[in-house]
Amino acid sequence: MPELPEVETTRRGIEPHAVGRRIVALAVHEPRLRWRVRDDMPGLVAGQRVLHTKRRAKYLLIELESGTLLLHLGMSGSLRVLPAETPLLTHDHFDLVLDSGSTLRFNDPRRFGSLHYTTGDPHEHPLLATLAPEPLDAAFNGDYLWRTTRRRRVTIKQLLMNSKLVVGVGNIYASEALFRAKVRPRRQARSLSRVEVARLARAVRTVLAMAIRVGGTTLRDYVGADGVPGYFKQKLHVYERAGQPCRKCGTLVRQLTQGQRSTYYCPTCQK
DNA sequence: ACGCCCTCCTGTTGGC
DNA sequence: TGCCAACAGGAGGGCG
Repeated sequence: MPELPEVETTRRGIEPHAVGRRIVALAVHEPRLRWRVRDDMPGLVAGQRVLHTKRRAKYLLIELESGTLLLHLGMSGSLRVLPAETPLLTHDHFDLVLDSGSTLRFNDPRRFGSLHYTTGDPHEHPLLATLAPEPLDAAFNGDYLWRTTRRRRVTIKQLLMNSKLVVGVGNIYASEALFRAKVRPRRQARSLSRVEVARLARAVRTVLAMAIRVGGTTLRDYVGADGVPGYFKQKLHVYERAGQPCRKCGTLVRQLTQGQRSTYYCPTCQK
């Protein structure tokens, strides 16, 4: 499931193949993604050179000479570097064909992904403008999380997954960060102490950084741009480990549902 | 402003 | 063994 580390891994994977290359064509095979891919997009991006690749939250930004492509991988999307002549498979929705003979091919079985093109400052695009600070930037720290959690009655797990407050943390890393911070997922956000929010801010950063280092988490079918899975699954402490012994204390990991999503935690390690 | 819930989609899993 | 319901999940959007 692409969360921030998987998107960053994808970005690093495509960057050496894409930057400096010219886009020969954008071939859209299935425009019905989360939002319909605009019919005029191929004409707008064809012929442009790729200047940079960036990431904002879980959005992958491909900066061109006259604008920026905003790609979201949704829950099941992947963007791979392939030879342009590679036959299409089911759920291959578009190709960004480069003048190198390679293509950036987007595959997404569930079609929760999206592709936008914007001219001007991409950070002012409606999808990006209201996002919270990057968790790996200095602005995301204990002070920020302290201000953010005050007076909030929502549970801390659900707060971590609200992209207006914290970005990049999805279901996997929310459970893992809370384990690392020794905080139970059902606690009200406002109930956390100064020490706990500081620990949690640090845990979010550490978990994301560790996952990036090993290419993200592959639970089922996520692969990076080179088709290689991520290895963070082997380092998960609680996620999808219900009924198995906690790696720290041996207590059986518990599972519960919050906002129609599974949460995992250790009742001994987390208070 | 906040919090809750629904929605999009399809492959996989579990229960009968 | 086969069928079908439930589940998984990112995050925008609507509603109270």
